Amino acid sequence: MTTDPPRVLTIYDVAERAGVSIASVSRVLNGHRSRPDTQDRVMSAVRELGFVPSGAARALSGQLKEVAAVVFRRAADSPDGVFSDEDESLMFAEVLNRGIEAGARARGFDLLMSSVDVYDHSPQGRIGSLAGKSDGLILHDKVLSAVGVARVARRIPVVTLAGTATEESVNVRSDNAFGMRELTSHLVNGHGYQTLAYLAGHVDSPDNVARTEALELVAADAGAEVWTGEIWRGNYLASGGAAVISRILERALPLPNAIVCANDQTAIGVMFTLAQHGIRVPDDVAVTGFDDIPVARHLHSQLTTVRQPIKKLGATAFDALYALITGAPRPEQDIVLPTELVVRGSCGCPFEPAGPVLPS
Amino acid sequence: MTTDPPRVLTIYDVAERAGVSIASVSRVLNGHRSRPDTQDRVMSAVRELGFVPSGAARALSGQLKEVAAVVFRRAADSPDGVFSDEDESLMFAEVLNRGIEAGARARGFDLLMSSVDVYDHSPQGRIGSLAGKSDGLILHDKVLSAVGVARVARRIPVVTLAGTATEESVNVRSDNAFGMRELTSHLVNGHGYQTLAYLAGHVDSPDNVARTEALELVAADAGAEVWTGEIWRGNYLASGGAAVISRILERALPLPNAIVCANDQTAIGVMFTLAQHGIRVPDDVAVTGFDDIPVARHLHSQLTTVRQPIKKLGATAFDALYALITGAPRPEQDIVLPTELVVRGSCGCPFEPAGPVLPS
DNA sequence: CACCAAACCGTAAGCGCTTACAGTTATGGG
DNA sequence: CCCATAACTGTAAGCGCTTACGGTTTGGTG
Repeated sequence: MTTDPPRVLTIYDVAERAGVSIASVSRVLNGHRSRPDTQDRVMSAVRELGFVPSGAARALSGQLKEVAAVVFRRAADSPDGVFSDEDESLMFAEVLNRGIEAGARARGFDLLMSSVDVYDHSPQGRIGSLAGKSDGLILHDKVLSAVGVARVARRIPVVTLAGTATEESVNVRSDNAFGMRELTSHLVNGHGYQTLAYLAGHVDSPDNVARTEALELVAADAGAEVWTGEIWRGNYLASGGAAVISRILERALPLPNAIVCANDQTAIGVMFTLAQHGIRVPDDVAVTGFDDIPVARHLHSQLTTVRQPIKKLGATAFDALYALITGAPRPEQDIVLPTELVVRGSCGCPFEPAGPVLPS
Repeated sequence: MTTDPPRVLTIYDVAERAGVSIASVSRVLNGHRSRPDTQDRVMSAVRELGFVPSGAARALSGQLKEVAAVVFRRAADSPDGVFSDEDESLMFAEVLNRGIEAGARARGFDLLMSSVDVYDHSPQGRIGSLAGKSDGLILHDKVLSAVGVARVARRIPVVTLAGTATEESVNVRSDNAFGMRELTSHLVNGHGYQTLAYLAGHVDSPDNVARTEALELVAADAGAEVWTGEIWRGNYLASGGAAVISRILERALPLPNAIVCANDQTAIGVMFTLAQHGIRVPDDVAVTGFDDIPVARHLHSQLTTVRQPIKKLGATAFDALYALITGAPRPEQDIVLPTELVVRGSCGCPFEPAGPVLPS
C-alpha cells in the first residue's frame, strides 16, 4: 500500500517518480521510440501509481478523443394501451447500436450515446454539444434533415444510417429495393396474391420510400394491385400498425390478400390486432415484415420478412466514420449492404416452427 | 452566407467578432453577470459563427465534462441454437440504460457507453480509460469485483447497480427480498404448492443471493420444499433456462409443482423447452419469472413475475451519481427501490390475456 | 582514440477554455 | 461636482497533455 496522493495524478507525478521528463512519459505512453530502461521505469511508475491520463488534456492537445457520438430518436410515449411501453421495446435501433459498438470497440473508441425526442424539432443544440465532445457523429434515421446533416458535416465527420449521403457525409443503408423486390415477387408470383396493402413507415424516410417503390414496381409488373394511401399510413411502431388495422376493421373496409408492413415492429402490432378480431394469419390474410429483428426470431414468430444485416450495418457505419476521422482514403458516399428474403409461415408458406415460446 | 473559416472556431474568433475579450465570451456562455449589450454582441457572434465550445478544453480547465460512463457486461454468444442470438436479446440491461439516459438528459449529461465482454476478467484498462473521459461511472452488475469497485471509487465517483455499496461508492438495487417473499407466499400459501425449484442466476450475484434466501425462508415457514443445487443452476439467460430443463427431462428427473426462475429471461427459455416437450404451463408445472421485462408485457406473456422498476432504477442510479459528482449531500449508500408481485397465468391463477400477439 | 551520425532526451510552446486578480467604467450619496 | 462603491471587463495564468526543436548521449568507424 502506497500513501494516497490527495489530488488526482498527472503526468508530472509519473515523470517525477520515474525520474524522467514528462515528454518521455508521454512518449512511452504513446508507444514512441525510447530506450528500454526508460520504458521500464515509466511503466513501473505508471503501474505503481495507477496513473490514468486525462482524456480531456489528451483531446485538447490535438489528439483524438477516441469518442464517437451516436444520436438516435427515442420514440415518444404512445397513447396508453397495449403498446404504451413501446419506447422500451428495444428493437431495431438497439441492435444497430450494438453493431456500432462492436465496430468502435475494435478501434478502442467509446460511444457517446444521445437520444433525441421525436418531438424535438431542433436538436441542433444537443448535436452541437456532442460535436464538441467527440471525434465524429453517427446519426440514425430521421435525426436531422439533409441540410442539417450537411451543415454539421462541415465541422466534424458524419455518417448517417438509412439517410442520404451529402457532399461531406457518408451514408450506410441496406438494399431495401432488392429485399422488397424479392418479397413482393414471392407474394405475387409465388402465392399469386392479387391485392397487397403497404402499411407504411414514416412517409419521408428514405427507407420507406425505397420499399414502397420496389413494392409498387414489382406488383405492377405482375399485374397485382397495391393499396396505399392515408389509411394505411403507419409509423414504424407496433402501436401504429395496430391502429391502422383497428381503423380498417372499424370501418369494415376490405382486407387485401397480403399486408406488407414497413417493418417487423409494425407487423407485430398488425398481427396482434388481427388476432384480437379473430382474423387468422395467413389463412385469412398474409402478413409480412421487414428487418428480421431478433425478438421475432427468439419468439419463434412465423413472420415472413426481409432480413437486414442490422448489426453489420452498425459496424460498417463505424468503420466509415473511422475512415473519415483518420483521413484514410475516403469511403464510398453511399454504402449499401445486402438484404435477404426470409420465408416463414405468415405469408402462407407451410412452415413448421420449433414450437411457441409461450404456451397459449 | 459568411465565408467559411478554414479551421475550427475557437473562443478567440467569437471574441474578435464581438469586439470583446475571450473572458467576456466565456462569462456570457456560462451565464455569469455581464452587461446586456455585451451579452447581445457575444450571443450574436456565437450565432452567426455557429460556434460550439470545445468540450475537451472545457473539461480540462477544471469544469465538468458532463459525461457519465456506463459499463455493462455483454453476454457472450451462447452456443448455437434457438437462443444463439441472445446477446442481441436486449432485455434488462437495455431498459436500465434507458433509465440512466433519462436521468442524464435531465441534467444535460451525455452517456459514454461501454460494454465489457463476459470473459474479460480484468476490465481495469477499459474502465481506467473511461474514468479519464467522464465525470463518474455507473457500473452494472458483475462488471467489477467489490475491491475493484472500491479502488476505482477512490479516484472517481461510482454508482453500482445491483451490486454492493462500498465505503466510497453508492449502490442502487430493488427490493429483491420483498418481491420474492410475496411471490413465494403466493405460490405456497395461495396455490398450496409443496415443491418449488429455484432456477438460479449467477450464483454470486447479490440479486441472486437475495432472491434465493427470501424464497427459502418463506418456503420453509410454510413447510414447502425448495429444490436448488447444481442441476438447477442457470445463468440469467434464456439459453441457460432451456439447458437446465433439457437436462432434467433427459434424466427423467421429477418436476416440482413450480419452477421459480431467477429472472424472466430464464423463464422464457424454460417455458420454451417445456412446450417443446409437451409439458403444459401451468397445468403440469407452474413457472414464474422476475423483472417483468417489457418484451414479456408486449407479447402478452402470461408470465407471473415480480416487477422491478427497471427504468427508475437507472434514473435513480444517475441521480445518485450526479449527487456524488456535484458534491451534493451524500446520497444513501444503498438505495433500495420497491418491487411488486405481478400475477398472471403461469403460476396457475386464472388469467385472461387480451390475446396472443402471434396466432399459433 | 577522435570523430560523426543516429538515437534519445528535456525544454518549452501551445491546444481552447475558465477564473482570480487587477484595472476600468458606471452609479449614487454627500 | 467629487469620491466611495459597485459593477463590469481585460489580462494572464494554468488545467494536463503532445510534440517540434535543439542538446546530449551512444555507438560505430577510420
